[in-house]
Order: sequence, then C-alpha cells, then structure tokens
Amino acid sequence: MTTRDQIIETADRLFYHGGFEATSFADIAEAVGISRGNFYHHFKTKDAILEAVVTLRLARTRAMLEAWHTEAPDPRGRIRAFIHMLIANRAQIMAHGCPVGTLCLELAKLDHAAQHRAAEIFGLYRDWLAGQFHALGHGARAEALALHLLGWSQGTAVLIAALRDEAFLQREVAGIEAWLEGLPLSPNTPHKDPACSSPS
Amino acid sequence: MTTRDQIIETADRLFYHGGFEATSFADIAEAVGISRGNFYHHFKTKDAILEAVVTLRLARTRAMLEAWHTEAPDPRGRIRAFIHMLIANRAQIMAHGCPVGTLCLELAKLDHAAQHRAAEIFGLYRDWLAGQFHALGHGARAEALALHLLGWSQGTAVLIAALRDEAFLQREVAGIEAWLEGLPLSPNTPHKDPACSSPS
DNA sequence: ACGAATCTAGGACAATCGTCCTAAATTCCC
DNA sequence: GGGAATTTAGGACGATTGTCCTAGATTCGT
Repeated sequence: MTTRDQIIETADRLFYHGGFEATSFADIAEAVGISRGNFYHHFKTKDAILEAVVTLRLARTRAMLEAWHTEAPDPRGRIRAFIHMLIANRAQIMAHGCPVGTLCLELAKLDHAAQHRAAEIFGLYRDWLAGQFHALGHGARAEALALHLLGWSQGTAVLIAALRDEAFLQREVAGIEAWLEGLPLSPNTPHKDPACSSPS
Repeated sequence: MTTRDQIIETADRLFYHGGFEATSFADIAEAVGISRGNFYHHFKTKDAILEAVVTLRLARTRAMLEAWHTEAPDPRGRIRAFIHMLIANRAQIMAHGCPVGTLCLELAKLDHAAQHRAAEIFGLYRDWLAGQFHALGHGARAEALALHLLGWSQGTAVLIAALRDEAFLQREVAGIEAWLEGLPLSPNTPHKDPACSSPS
C-alpha cells in the first residue's frame, strides 16, 4: 500500500472516530508514522484529504452495494444485508455514530464545500434501495420507501450512539425486518389499511 | 438579561449552528459584544460554558414538555405537538440538524465528559413520550414506543439535513401521524397483524 | 459617601492549527 | 551508473486556540 493510500485510510478512520474538524494534520501524520512535510507532499490542504476520504467512502459504498447485489439472490435479501449493517457495526455505531450521517451533519455545520459530495453517499444507498423496492414491485413509491428505510436506520444509529441502548437497537432491527416482510408485494394493491411499525 | 445569560444564549446558538469544537471563545465574545477577559470572568473553561448550555437546554426542554402537557388536552395531541417540531423547525433542521442529536454525536466523537448529560435531553423526551403512550394504554411497551418515535424523528432530521428533501420530511411526518392514529388504543389488544408504516 | 465586591477590558502566555519551504534521501528511467 | 523526478524529514511561518493575569470601571452594601 502506498503512503498516499495509508494517509487516506488513516484519515478515514480518524475522521470517523474523532470528527473532521477535531482531527489535525499532525494527528494523521503521527498515526501513519510519517512527517508532516511528507504529509504535505501528498495533500496540500485539509480539504484535499477530506475530498480523498469522501471519494474512498463513495467507492467503498459502491463496491459494497455491488457485492450485496451479487451475493443476495433476491431484493428482500439484499435489503436485509443493508439492515444487517446496524447489527454488524453496532459497537462502532454506539461509539461514533454512523460514519455517513455524522460526517454529513458535521460538514453541514461547518458549511463545508464537500457537504454535498458527502451526502451523495446517502444518495447511493437511496438509489440502490430504491432499485430493490422497485424490483419488489413498488414502482412509484420505491424511492420513498428507500428514504424511509434510510431514515429509520439513521435514527436508530443516532439514538444508540446517544443512549447506548442495545435492546432498542435489537427492537428496531426486528421492527424494520417485520416492516419489510409486511410490505405488499404488488404495487397496485390498495393501501387502505396503513399498517404500523410498532415495536413488538 | 445579565451578561452571563447573554453568553449562554449566544453560545447555545453558535454551538448549534457551527458545532461545539468549531466555536471558539473569541467567536462567542465577539457575538455577545464583550471582551475575552470579560468572558473569562464568567466562564473559566470551555467545558464550563458547554455545561451551562446543556443545563439551559435541559431546562428549556422540561419547560416545553410541561407546556405541551397543559396546552394539549389528550396524550395524542401532546405527541402531535412533539411531531410538529419537525415542521416548525424544518428550516433550522435542514441547515444544522437537530440540536440534540448533533450535539450528542459531536460529544460522543470528542469523548467529552458532558456527553451523558447531553444525552439526558433525549432522556427527557423519552420519558415524557413514554408517559403519553402509557396514558394511551400501552403499559409495558410505552418506553419502546417512545424510543421508536424519537428515533424516527431523529432519522428524519438527519436525512433532511443531508439531502435537503422537504418532500421527504412531509411524507415522514404524515407517516408518523398515521402510525400514531393507527396505534391500538388498548394495550391488551393482540397485535397479530403487525402494521407497517410505509410512506403513503 | 466610601470601602468592598464585582464586572469589564485588553493583552500575555504556551500550545497547536493549517500551510509552506528547503534540503536530504530515495526511486526511477535511460 | 548517473541525471531527473519523486518521496521524505524537519523546521519555520503567521494565525488562532484555550487559558490566565493585571488593572481600571462599575456597582453595591452600609
């Protein structure tokens, strides 16, 4: 792995754990084990390293979504792979929140130029999930369902980071899966009796 | 209003808009219109001003919850008052996220000593909402329902801050209200057909 | 009205920030 | 193998950070 890649990798981790603003050039350089001068040779500004991190996250998200697409045979299984992230990464989420949500919120507060590019990670999930809901037969509502699921998982991530309530996480994941199973298969099915996603 | 109150008030606003770490003593002092020496006389450390801000937010949240309790006649109306926050503050939430969620996430990343006190604001909402659900007849599930609603609104806040999709906000609020109306009135009612909160 | 307490202003302090420079060390190409 | 390009180290730069100090200005109790 090149020095540049090590820098991006380390910055990605430190930005997630401590936030973008609170992580300094010196922190990254020390964690990588190089001098600040060497760091500067690869990245002239802090915005440049942030842009590289966002680019890395976009690429990794795309790769993960593609992997889910090939590994899971049906749309419901793929959506379940998305939901499973909350369980698999629960320790990290409880400690530092969701990497995407926390970065977007911080960049929004800083009014940073890269905030829209960071939000594009959410866009990837939204479009991919919408594709799965479309495959499940929900044509016009596919994107709305995707955003609903995305928001549901984001809210769960925020609360478990703030309250460290793992039982709540388990209930919400169960609730999301029940909601997914209960979705009408056909989009033309009238939705007269709107169901509720109350925790079991 | 005393100088100290002005400082807390201004710090509260600046912490919300720009974040705790990114807001400096000089920023607050300049916004209030006082010298840094004067500032130091009232607050010796940055942690002290943060603690005062958290205390203010806790008090204001308590007062707001009490006001909702007296203004709205029934538990459902009170819960709707909570939900209405998303609509009333949508411009601010789109620009800076939810004040509670963003502060808790930032303090978690900084591993700040005040993170649990900040999370107690969520605790106030949780307990108050649980009280309303309890009054609606959901005994044992009241707290789970409260956390579910809290997470739902948090997820909505994160996504509208990142994606600036106001239509999504409207759909989620409508979805929350429909979910609230669809909740069984009696807790003993068997919940065999778990409803889903799919966007309309 | 006068001493005491409080408030305010302005600057000093070391540390750290992002940024930039120079000069070695290394790698690469021919 | 030798010249060019790249990579690395280490320090300097001004600006800003949180913190602290001193000395006037103001307020207050008596």
